[in-house]
Amino acid sequence: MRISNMFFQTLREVPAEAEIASHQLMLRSGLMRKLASGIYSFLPLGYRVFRKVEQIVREEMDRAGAQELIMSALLPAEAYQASGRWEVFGAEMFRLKDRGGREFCLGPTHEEIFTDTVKSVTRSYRSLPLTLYQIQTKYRDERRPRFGVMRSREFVMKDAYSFDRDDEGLDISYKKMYDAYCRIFDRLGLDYIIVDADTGAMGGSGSQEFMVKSSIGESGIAYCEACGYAANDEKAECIVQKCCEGEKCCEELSLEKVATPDARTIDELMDFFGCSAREFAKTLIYKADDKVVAAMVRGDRELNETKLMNLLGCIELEMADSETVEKVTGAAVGFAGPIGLKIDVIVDSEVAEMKNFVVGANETGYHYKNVNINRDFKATVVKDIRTIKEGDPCPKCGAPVKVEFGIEVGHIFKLGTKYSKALDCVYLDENGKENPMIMGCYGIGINRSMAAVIEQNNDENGIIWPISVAPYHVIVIPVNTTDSDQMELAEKIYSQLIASGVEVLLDDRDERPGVKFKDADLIGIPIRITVGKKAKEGIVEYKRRKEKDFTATTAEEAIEMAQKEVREGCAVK
RNA sequence: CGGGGUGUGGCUCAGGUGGUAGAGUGCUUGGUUCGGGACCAAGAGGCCGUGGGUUCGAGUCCCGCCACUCCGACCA
Repeated sequence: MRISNMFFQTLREVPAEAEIASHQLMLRSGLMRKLASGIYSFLPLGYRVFRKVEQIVREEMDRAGAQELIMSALLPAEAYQASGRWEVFGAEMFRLKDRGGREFCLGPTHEEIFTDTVKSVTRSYRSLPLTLYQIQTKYRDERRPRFGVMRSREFVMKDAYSFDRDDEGLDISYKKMYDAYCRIFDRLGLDYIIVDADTGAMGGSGSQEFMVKSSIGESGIAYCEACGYAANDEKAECIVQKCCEGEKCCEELSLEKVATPDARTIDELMDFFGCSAREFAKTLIYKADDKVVAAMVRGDRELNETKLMNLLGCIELEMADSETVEKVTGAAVGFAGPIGLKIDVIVDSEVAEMKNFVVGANETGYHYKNVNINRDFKATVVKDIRTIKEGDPCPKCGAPVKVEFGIEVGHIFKLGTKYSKALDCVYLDENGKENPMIMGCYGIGINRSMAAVIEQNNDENGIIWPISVAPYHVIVIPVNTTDSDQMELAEKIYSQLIASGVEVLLDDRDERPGVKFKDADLIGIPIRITVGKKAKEGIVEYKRRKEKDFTATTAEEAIEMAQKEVREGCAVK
């Protein structure tokens, strides 16, 4: 491609709307343009990368034995009504009606439609196992689209669904997808970590997420360097450390009510009592569906709403409003405690080990001190409902865990029979008996993966594409387009590389060299061949985007080096 | 959904107390330049988000709406 003909534009300044590196760079380098909040158009340069990511995913899915098909994005409501998700998705689903008033949605994910389709085609155990996939546009009306294409309202997802006779079969299908995902993210040049994930209140026997470590990630990852344990922080199990081994602490002191007129937050209470947050227990009032419950965690802890939801088996969970809190506790917000509460009290397992701690007295302006569980109040349930923190013991080996943030680029999930039962997707076994198929589902965000590659591969000058997904492998820059020696040599290199299957840009614009270098760096082409003053002797400069220095070499050598590098960069191991 | 911010040329942004719309950058043309976003000159390009109000007169003041964005809540 000659740049003089290419539909693209680079921006010198960072568009005000972009906060993170990948978003800024995607806009500045002209890969894409925003159409509306969370909705983007890809321009030619960006679409080339997009298609390469897609293609890598496709190749690995095919290699794993999955079969590609494509379904509509515009979907009738019935299957979603049958699974119950027509309601569950709520406002996140884009809904519309046809001229006859029939309800449709723009598909947010396709479990129901795949299940329904398989059900109507496959009836025999002989046809199983089966894994189908598509690379298709999804729509979710996110409450808060963010970070460009990282969290957008329209995005392309590779979604795969496996159908097996039994759990052993599912394990095999799942493992194939797991391996395929590793190959995909390796080929994309991503530094990722695989973590155990929450399977939600609806069950399912296992789930893992592929996370790209990044400070802008929205999911917390807890991992252990000692034993390799890694889990989403919603999922990571917390184990109890005894509060202390000292005798004084373990002796139960007598309960005391203390006037704490202006102290209602943990910080204020710490000042008032002059002790650390570890000596308090927070009592949080929650609305779980239509039920009001209390949940207790230590003062320096965060309650893990996912764990609490799973424990309660509820669909919706939110902090109770102040009116409800006052009604249930009989006190203003900030003075809730477990003693005398009429509602269920879910106690974090760590709190159950505490002695002589401080809680609200359910009376405005008062707290209790020297509180002890069982003596002063009873827990409805004692369970791990807190979020793991850096330095907490690893649930596997006990070594201190680390906590970092990650971008979820892939998710694999053992669904079990949730959808096959709801939609009556069954097969006949050897005995002529009907059984529900055992399903798995597997997703990769194409746009998000692309953004994640940029997030991990950039510097102050722009993007640094890995060869495997670069929009072009090589950019040839004649320094002076009016110099016929330079132009002739550049054209020669350009056409020879193209002839050997290398994807090449020729910057034939009549621009100053600085402009061309800046653009080449910004759009991140991995290999740059500069044809300058020594063109007459056939000498050019060979420079890699990720390295600082170039080497002077003959044009022939440069061509060979580029061909070799591209071959290796695209090689599939 | 709650709270904050911003809407002026493709992009980044100026436009006290109301008086005919600006800069930089990008774009076009000509010239001088030519190895890391050159310089000079001449141009093109704006329902100042939108609807209403106040006023002789509104980019500017008042009210409504919309969009974008940040923080929070939420997130199969």
